[in-house]
Amino acid sequence: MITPKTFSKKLLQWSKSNPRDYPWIGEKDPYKIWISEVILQQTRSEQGKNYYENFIKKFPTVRALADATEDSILHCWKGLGYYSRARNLHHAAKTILVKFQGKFPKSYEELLTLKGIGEYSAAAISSFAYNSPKAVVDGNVVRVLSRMLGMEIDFHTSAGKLKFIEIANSYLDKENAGAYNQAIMNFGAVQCMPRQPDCLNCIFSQNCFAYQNNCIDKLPVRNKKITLKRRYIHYFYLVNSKGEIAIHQRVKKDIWQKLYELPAIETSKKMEFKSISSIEKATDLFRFSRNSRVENYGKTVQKLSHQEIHASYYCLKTTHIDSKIKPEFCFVKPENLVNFAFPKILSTFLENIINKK
DNA sequence: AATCCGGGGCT
DNA sequence: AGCCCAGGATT
Repeated sequence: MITPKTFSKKLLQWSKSNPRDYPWIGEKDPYKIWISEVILQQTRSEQGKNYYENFIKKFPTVRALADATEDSILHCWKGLGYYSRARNLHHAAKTILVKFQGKFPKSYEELLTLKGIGEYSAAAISSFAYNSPKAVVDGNVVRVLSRMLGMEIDFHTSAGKLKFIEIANSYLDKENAGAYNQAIMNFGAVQCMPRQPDCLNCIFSQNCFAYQNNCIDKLPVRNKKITLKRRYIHYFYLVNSKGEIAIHQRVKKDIWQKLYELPAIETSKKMEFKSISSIEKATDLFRFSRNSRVENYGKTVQKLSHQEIHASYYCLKTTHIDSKIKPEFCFVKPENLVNFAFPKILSTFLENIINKK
């Protein structure tokens, strides 16, 4: 594991040879640093650049900002998103005038009391402006440390946040807090990017846990709950007068692409088809004679990474469907079904059906 | 601890 | 279509 001292030395060295050109680089006015930090919250530098320059031009000081109307501040923020940031800036500017007598707060703790300034921004402003030994922890830092040290901790939890702040501070170069904080974030943005980081040209590749263990794309870990999509697929076991089964190849860009399936109707909500007419209402793929009957053959659920497939099986007893089913379907003899690739959700069902016969 | 806030860039 | 971004406030 790389020592904090070595890490900082190499990082600051890297920073010198990889300068970034943005209007807030090297800025020492805490007011301007503050504005830049808030603009850059969840916002890419390239996107925030012009907003920063316009904002500083229009509101060059804390007093100018405090005296402005909320409308004029929001107008300056138009199109940037997260508009509470603009309203909080206004609120905090007035706080600075009243509670801090117009003097910009210097300490991490004082900065935290301002609306719109959280742990990250307080650390950033106090270290950039005053070289206070507080480590910033943003998405870049989480990513760099996760990969370098192999930290399998989810930052988006209370405990994970504490752990990352602790580790980040243990690696912080306290003599050069501002430069170090700048450097590690730049490094994350330019070299150790979320996707396809430039490991081949990375000065830390020999020290990097993720690179050495080939798990760059696994770190940082995020246990973010994926929004589960529920799908309801109704499969119809259709037999024609020759005793053949209707099947169909899935061609859409979707799960089970190029696999075969029974004639199906997908619904987004849970339901059950109880009559021929309800089926014909839901699809134009097949039509049935009036004496047909539908019979429920049970159901099953399959969980995929992002989806939950609820399958219902129906058997259609009918006499004349041959000419009333669309040509993308074909009919195969039951004994030939094994020659086609069905998803598991269907192959299990088909095996049961055939074995019962 | 989970949810919301927003627009843009990327694969 | 999802994931991510120099996060923080609210519930």
